Amino acid sequence: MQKQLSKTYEPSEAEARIYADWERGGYFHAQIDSEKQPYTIVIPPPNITGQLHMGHALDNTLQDILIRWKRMMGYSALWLPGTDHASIATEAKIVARMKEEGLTKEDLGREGFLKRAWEWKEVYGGRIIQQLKKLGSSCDWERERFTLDEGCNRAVNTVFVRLYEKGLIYRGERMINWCPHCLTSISDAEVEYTEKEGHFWHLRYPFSDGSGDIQVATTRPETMLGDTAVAVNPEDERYTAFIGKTVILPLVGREIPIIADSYVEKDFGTGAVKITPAHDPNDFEVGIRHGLPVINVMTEEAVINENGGKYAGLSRFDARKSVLADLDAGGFLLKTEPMKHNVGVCYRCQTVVEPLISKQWFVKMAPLAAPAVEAVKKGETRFVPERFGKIYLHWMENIRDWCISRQLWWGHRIPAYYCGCGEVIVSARKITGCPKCGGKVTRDPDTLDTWFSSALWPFSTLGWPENTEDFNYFYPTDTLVTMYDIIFFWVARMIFSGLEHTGQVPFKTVFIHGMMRDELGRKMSKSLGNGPDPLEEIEKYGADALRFSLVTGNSPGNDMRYYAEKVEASRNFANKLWNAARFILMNLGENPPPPYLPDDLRIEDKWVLSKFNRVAGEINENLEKFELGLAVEKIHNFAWDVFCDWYIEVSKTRLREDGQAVENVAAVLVWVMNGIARLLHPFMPFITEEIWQTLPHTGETVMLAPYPQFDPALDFSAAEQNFERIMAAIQAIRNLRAEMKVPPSKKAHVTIATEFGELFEACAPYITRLASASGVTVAKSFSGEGYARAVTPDAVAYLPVDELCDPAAETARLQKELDSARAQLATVNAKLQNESFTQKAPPTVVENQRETAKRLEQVIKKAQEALNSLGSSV
RNA sequence: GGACGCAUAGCUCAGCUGGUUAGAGCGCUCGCUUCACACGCGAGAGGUCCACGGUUCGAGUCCGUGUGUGUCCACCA
Repeated sequence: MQKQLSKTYEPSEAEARIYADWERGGYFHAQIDSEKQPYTIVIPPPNITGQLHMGHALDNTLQDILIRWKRMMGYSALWLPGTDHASIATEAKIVARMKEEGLTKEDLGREGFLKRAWEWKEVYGGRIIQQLKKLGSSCDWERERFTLDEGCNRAVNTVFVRLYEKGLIYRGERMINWCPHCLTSISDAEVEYTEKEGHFWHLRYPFSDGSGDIQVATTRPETMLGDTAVAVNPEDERYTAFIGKTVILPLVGREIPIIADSYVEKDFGTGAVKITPAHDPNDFEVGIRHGLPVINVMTEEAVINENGGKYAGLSRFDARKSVLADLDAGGFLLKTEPMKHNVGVCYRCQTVVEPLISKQWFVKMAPLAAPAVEAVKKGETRFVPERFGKIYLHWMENIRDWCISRQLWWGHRIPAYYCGCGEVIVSARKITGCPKCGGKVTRDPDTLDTWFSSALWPFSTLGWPENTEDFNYFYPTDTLVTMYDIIFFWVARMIFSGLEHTGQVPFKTVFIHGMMRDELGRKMSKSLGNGPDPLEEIEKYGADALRFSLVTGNSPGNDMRYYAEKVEASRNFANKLWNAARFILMNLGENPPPPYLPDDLRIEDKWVLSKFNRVAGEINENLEKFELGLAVEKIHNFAWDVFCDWYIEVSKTRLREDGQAVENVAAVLVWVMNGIARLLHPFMPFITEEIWQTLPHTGETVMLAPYPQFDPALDFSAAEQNFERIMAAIQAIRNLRAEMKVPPSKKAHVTIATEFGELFEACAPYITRLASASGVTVAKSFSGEGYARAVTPDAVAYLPVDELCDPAAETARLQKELDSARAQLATVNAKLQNESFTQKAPPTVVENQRETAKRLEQVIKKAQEALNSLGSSV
C-alpha cells in the first residue's frame, strides 16, 4: 500500500499520534537483559511547582538524544524520570496561595498543611511530566519517581541513621544562614552574594575611664546593640596600649573589652572592629576564642528583640536608621562613606540572609569529601567539559559542614526523637517511647534540605537501600546531564553520597551544558517575561524543530541564545526531509524495491553511500565525545547538501530510465533515506519515525532500528573522487552561466574536453540536467573558437557564446581564475620548497600539499589554454 | 582577592588532539514557477580569526602579556 504525503509536514498532527504509539508499544521501558549492556540516565527531577522552560527543553533534549542513540545501539537504555518535592519553593507557593485565602500554616496545622501540599503535588506534579512528553522525551514512565515518595523516604531515613551512627551527622548550635522570609535555616550553598551599594560608618566608642575613645567602622550599625567587644590586631602599634581596656557601648551603656585578635586587618577600615558574636560568622569565631558573651538582638523575622532595648520591635533596616540617628545625635557617628559590599541573599526569595546562632543538624563533610575528591581526580567520574571538574574540586576541597535541617513542613521529616530525660534517638522506624527511660518522646519538627534527598536520587530511584535487580543492573548510572548552576547543590552531593552509601560513583560522566538566554543574551526570567514558552514554540514549529535548533551550534558548557529564526530554520530542514521522502515515495512502484545490487552500483550510488557511511562513522564518534552540536551539523549537511541537492537530483535522470537502473536507484534512495531517518532519529524523533514508517522498512519502530555505523564495505573513495570531478564540472558550468546571466530556461549544448572521457560520457545525462544543457559532447580536445569556458582541474567545458556573452568579460573572468590559482600555487610551492617542512611535517600532510599543487597546476594549464584560444578567437 | 569562560563574516555561533582555499544558520546581492520542497533551487558578496610578543617548518587552534566582556568562588568588618 502506498501512502501519499502532504506537501508540507504538519508536526502538531503527527507528534501526539506518534508519541501515543511509542507509549503503546512500550518502547520506553528498559528491560533488565543480561544479553545487553545497560545505559542509564537519571533525569534531573524538575520541581513539581515548575513549568517547562527553555532550560528544561535543552537539558531534556540532550538526554533524549543520548538515550535514543544508545537504545538504537542495542543497549538496554534506561532514562529514569521523576519530580522533586522542592521543599522551600513548594512550601512558599502553597503558603502564598493560602495567604490569598487568609490562611496561615498555623491555621491548618502540620497535618492539614501536608494534606494541602500533597493535593498540590497531585495537581501540578503531573503538569511538567505532560510537558516533557510533548518534547518527545523517551523516559521510562513506568519507573517514574518522586523525591518524597515512600522509597525515597526509606533511603533518606536509612542514610540519616547510618551517617548519624558513624558520627557524620550531628546536631549542634552553630552560626547558620537564616532566611527571615522563608523562616528557615539554609545551607551555605543556598546563599547568593550580590554586590550592593552600602555605607561604611565610622563610630566612636569611648573608653570607660574617660581617657579618650577608639574608632570602629561597620556596614551594619544596628548590630552594635549586640556588641560584646572591640578587637584590634595584636601587631598594630596604634592600639597595643589599649588592649585590655574597656569601652562603654554607646546607646546601650554596656562595658565591653578591647581584645587582640589576628583576624583583624590593620590596614582595613580603622583597624578596630566591633565584635557581635551573635550576628556575624567571624565575630562568632572571635567570640569563641575569647570567651565573649553572645547577645542575640534579633528575632527569626529579623526584628530587634528585647535585648535591643528601645529599638525592640523595629525591623533590622529600620533599626539601622534609628540607631544611626541616635549615634549621630550623641556625637558617636564620625564619618559615613559609601561602600560597595557583598550581601548574602536567599537563593529562593532574594531576602537578605541573617547569620544567626541556632541549633541545627549538620553533615560532617571532611570524611565524605575526601573520597569524592579522589573519585574525580582518578577519573572515575569525568566532567565534560573538563574545566567543571576543577570547579567541583575546588569547592569540594574547601567544603564546610552542611546544615541540613529546615524549619519547614514540606519535606522528609528528620528521624530524630527527643526524650525529657535528655536522650536523643535517631531511628528509621517511628518510635513512641524512650528506650532509656520509657518516657514519651517527641519527634524533631524539622525537615531535611531538599538536596539531601536529591543527593540519593541516582540510587534511591533504583530501589536502594533494597538490593534490587534494577539497582544491580542499572547502577552506577552512565551520564548525568545538567547545567553548571547546580554542580554544588546537586552533582557534588550525589557524588559523595553515592560513594559513601553504595561504594561506587553514581555516574561515570557529568555532561554539563550552558544556560539558555534570550536573544539579547539576558537570563530568561519570569519577572522579565523574556522566556519564550517551549510549548508554544512546539505548537508553532514542532518539537523536532525546537530540539534541532537547541543542539545546533551548541557546545558543552557554553551558554546559548534562543532565536525563533533558528527554530524556523530547523523547521525548514524538517520540511526538506519530508519532501525528500515524499519524492522517493512518489517514485516507488507498487512494491518496495529489493535491496540494491552491489555489483550494479553506479559511480553516484557509490558516492552517496560512501559519504553517508563516513558521516555515520563520524557522528558516532561525535556522540561518544558529547559533541552533539557537531553531530547535528554533519547530518544536516549530508541530508541537505549531499543527498537532496545532488543525489536526488541525479536520480531524477535515472528514474526515467528502464528496468534495473530504476530499481537500483530506487533502492539506493530508499536505503539512504532510511539511513538518514535512523541517523537523525535521536535528534528529530517524530518526523524520522513518520518517514521511516512510510518508506519500506523492517521492524516496528525506528526507535529500535539499528543506529548506522561505519561499514568498511561501503568505503568507495575512488568513486567519490570520480563523481566529484563531475560535480566540479557542473558547478563550473553553472557558475559560468550565472556570470553570463544566462537564464536556466536558455539551454546550451555543452562540449567537454577531458582526459576522463569514459567517466564524463557515463555522466553526460546528469551534466545535461544539472547544468541546464541541451546536450553534452565529450571530447579529448576542442578548438573552442567562439565559446566560453568553464575550467576545472579535470576538464574544460565549452559553452557557445552568443550575443549575451561579452568576450572581454570572459577574458577578464578567466584571467581572474588564473591569477587566483597562481597565487594559491605560489603559497603551496613555497611550502613544498621549504626543506624543514618536507622533512618535519607528517608525510600525509606533505602528500596533501603535493596533490593540491598538482591540481592547481592543472587548473592553470587549462585556464591558460582556454585564455589563449579565446584570445585567438576574438 | 582568587579561579574560569568568551572575544572568528552585518547578527548569532561552530571550528575536537596545531597542517582544509577558516565554516554554518539568519541577513544581504543577482538569477529562477527546473515535473519533492518558494519552509524552495542555482550563483555570489562578505573575515588583519581582539592586540602585542613567543614556541614551531607551520598558529584561529599551544604559551605569555595586555584590553574588553561575562561567570563562579572567597569571612576583610
